[in-house]
Amino acid sequence: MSQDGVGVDLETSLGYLLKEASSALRAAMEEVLRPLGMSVTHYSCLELLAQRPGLSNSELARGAFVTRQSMNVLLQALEREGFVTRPAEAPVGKVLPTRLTPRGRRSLEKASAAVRSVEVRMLAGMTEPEQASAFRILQSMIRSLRDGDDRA
Amino acid sequence: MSQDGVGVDLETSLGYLLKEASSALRAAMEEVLRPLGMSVTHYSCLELLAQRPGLSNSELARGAFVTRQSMNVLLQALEREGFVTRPAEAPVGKVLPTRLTPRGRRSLEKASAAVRSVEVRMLAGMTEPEQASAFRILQSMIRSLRDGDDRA
DNA sequence: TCGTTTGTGTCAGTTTTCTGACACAAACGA
DNA sequence: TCGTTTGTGTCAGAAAACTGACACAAACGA
Repeated sequence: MSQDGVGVDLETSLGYLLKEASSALRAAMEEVLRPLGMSVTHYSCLELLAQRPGLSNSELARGAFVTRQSMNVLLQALEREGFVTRPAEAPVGKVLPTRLTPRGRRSLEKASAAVRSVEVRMLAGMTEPEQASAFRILQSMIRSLRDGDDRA
Repeated sequence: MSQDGVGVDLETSLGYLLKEASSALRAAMEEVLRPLGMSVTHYSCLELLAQRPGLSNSELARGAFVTRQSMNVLLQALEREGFVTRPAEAPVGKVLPTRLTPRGRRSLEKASAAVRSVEVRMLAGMTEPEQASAFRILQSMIRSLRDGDDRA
């Protein structure tokens, strides 16, 4: 059934391979983050805030690929533990811009280095042109998947 | 902090892009599977069984990137609903080989076609050599990530 | 051969994440 | 200008997935 063009051959499916790669990456990240007492979503949140200070809960959620409800749970914990701060009142509208505290920044430093080492390992054995090619290809996939999302 | 080589620049990170692509793929799959009343894990399980009949619970779990505990919950539901069968007693050892029922096979057919269409859409705009390149690159990433897993 | 390691199915409890819903604010277009 | 659409924070409950643990079977090596 799945050999004759209609189905999806797992052995040759780029979609399956993509999931496999993503899963391997996540596992590798979890492994290096666990000793630091940090989950992948936890790290993602801090990294996003370091690079784009003042992001709102909803924006962080999109950036970390979770729902805003989930991100809110995480943010409350991070706030309680003193890694991030949010104003008590929204400066404008309902949006609460979040920022890293010095403690959050310190905590992120080690994690960021650890994750960076994972990414370096992932890229080991790939030439510069191959990496550039990978970049273009993945972007193409994302664009194609999103384009067909609404229309069609 | 993350600009000077130690950190991870989200804009240029292949890891982030990989997660983004995987997330987009999952969302697209969920969208086409929802009308069929099927989740991605649900579908993955059936597809695995179609291509490799007799897979055990643990093997299915690995193939669908979840724990065997999670897969077991799913299998019980699928068995209850008549999509798969497992022998009451293990033919050898403790392993219970699972198989699709005709009903499971029928159910998979539509889902498989739907997922195939998503994959086709994802690959739209990519040339044949680019797809081959993507395949090699993703495999390289997986290998590199797994190699450093145990040693190092 | 036999001890160790690895793999498997399963029970129980917990955590994480999600869906649904609501009120409200900003952005946009007629 | 004002109605509609879109985005946001949040509450509550449900679903999905995970961790930890146990007994047992298979595979492997000394």
